[in-house]
Amino acid sequence: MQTQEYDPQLCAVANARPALRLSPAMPGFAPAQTWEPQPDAQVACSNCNLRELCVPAGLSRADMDRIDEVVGPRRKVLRGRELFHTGERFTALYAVRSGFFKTCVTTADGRDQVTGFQMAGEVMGLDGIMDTQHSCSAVALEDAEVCVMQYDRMQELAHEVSALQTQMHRIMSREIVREHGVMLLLGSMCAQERVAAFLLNLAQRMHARGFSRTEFILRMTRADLGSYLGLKLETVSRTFSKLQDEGIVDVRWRHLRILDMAALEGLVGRQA
Amino acid sequence: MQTQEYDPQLCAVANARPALRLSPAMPGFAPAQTWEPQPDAQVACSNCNLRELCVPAGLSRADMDRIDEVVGPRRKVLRGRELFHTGERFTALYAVRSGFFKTCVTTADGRDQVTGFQMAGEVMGLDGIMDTQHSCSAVALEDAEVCVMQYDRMQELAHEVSALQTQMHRIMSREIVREHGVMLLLGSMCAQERVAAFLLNLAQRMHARGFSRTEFILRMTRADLGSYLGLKLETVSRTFSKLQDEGIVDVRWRHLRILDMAALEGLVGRQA
DNA sequence: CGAAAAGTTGATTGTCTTCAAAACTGGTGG
DNA sequence: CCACCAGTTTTGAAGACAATCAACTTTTCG
Repeated sequence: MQTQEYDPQLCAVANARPALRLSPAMPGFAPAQTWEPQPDAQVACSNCNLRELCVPAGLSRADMDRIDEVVGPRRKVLRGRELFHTGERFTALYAVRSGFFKTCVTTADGRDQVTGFQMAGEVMGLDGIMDTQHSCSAVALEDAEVCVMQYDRMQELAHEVSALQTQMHRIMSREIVREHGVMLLLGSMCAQERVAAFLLNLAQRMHARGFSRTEFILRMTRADLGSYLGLKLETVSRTFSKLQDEGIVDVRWRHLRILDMAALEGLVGRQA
Repeated sequence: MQTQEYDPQLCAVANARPALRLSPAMPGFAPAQTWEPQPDAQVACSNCNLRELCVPAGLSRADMDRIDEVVGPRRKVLRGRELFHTGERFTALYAVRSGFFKTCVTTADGRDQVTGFQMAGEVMGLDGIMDTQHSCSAVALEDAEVCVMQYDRMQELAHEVSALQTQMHRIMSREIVREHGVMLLLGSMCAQERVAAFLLNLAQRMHARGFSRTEFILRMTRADLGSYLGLKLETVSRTFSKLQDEGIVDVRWRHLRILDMAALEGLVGRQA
């Protein structure tokens, strides 16, 4: 897959057609609420506009209906609040319904590392399966809503619906592959390549959700981004400024526009 | 869990009792052959001395017997040869029976990143589940033998034996958590901390297999280790020399002895 | 409106990389 | 069995890139 070569956060929606459009079509900077025309209505997986990107992807209509059994009530998470935190007992996986999250691991000595950013359709909490305890925390970077999937019920259902079992394996494998990409980024790329790879990945994921591929809002601070990319926030800021001087992007605060996609791709493809 | 704080390669054998001893007890530098008194005999999971570290961990005796159904004939891999490579069709997972492997991702432009080192009892190939194609390659760093587990048969069996389903989820989750640890290492530690964290992790894993915790052989080159740790081989070498000057370790070629475990732990626990 | 948070930019420092050469190890074939 | 050679490791010196420290600007939010 071509995209894997430069993707730091390897596409979390491997089999999403690029042409997928959510309805209604998003102008590009729609706030989270726009995702959900009917604010509090519970939407079944089979009716969810994220079904092609999320857990039910690839399941038959009948299987999808059964999945609704494990999806509990939605949970809202305000900006800055935690969905779960390190050490908390693991009981459920969470699919992002709207909004934007970061996950981070924290060490006893106060070191902190952002391990990923999650957007609509992506699953959080997989780290907790190992020993029924979350080993990272998830923080909403904007007001968000998640679908809560009780893990024990998922296991039961996966036992009956083998397509769900397959899909769970694929989701976990995808996360492993994504993290390989991040390791590649952290282990062998310079600052500019890291930022470029991140932007390309984010652009692709936005596009897969029907947003503009070239123009979007960065939901995280420079410090969060720096942590994820293994850089200090000043370096991230300087790198953005440099890319702007070179006419490759236009960055204004958190508003980002890619002006020269080819140049951005070129930055990641060639040796440092 | 205390160990998670400094483990780059988070313990791949989470529920192994530290006191686990393989029989016969290993003197510390036993070659791979020692693991297998009967060279070519097929050992069932239920009789395998690695069962507490590997896929059957935590399964009942009856379930373990059923697992033998999916474990095909062993496969030998000579030093330097690939078990599987990027792009190859994924059909099976592999459990290391003896020997030592590295896994690495490679990009079109020739960049290379070692994503992990695997030893007895650890599972390789999880990255291939996502799209039935391996996204990394596995190379034996010494003559090795693996148990081949056909994935489609594993899925069938997991459908019947729910304990196997649970265990597969745990193994994948463990890999995700391990990679979080590597991201923390690559994203926020200096060279000395990275090397120290790696040594502590390796020591722990050796110990879990009945080897000495303080004295072992490094099976990988400095270049491999550098790739894994996001450093150049010269930096790895210099860091070893520095740790040696400080009286913390004794390194001679690939033979390594930890002289001051507490000091090594201190290097990782405190802020850079 | 004012304070706090987030972001930018500059100067300097430090760590790691790069380039280079020498020393060591281990396997192979004479 | 020993010598040799390729691959690996060590060490040094110089240079590059990102981190650090610091000042200032802009935005956000109570």
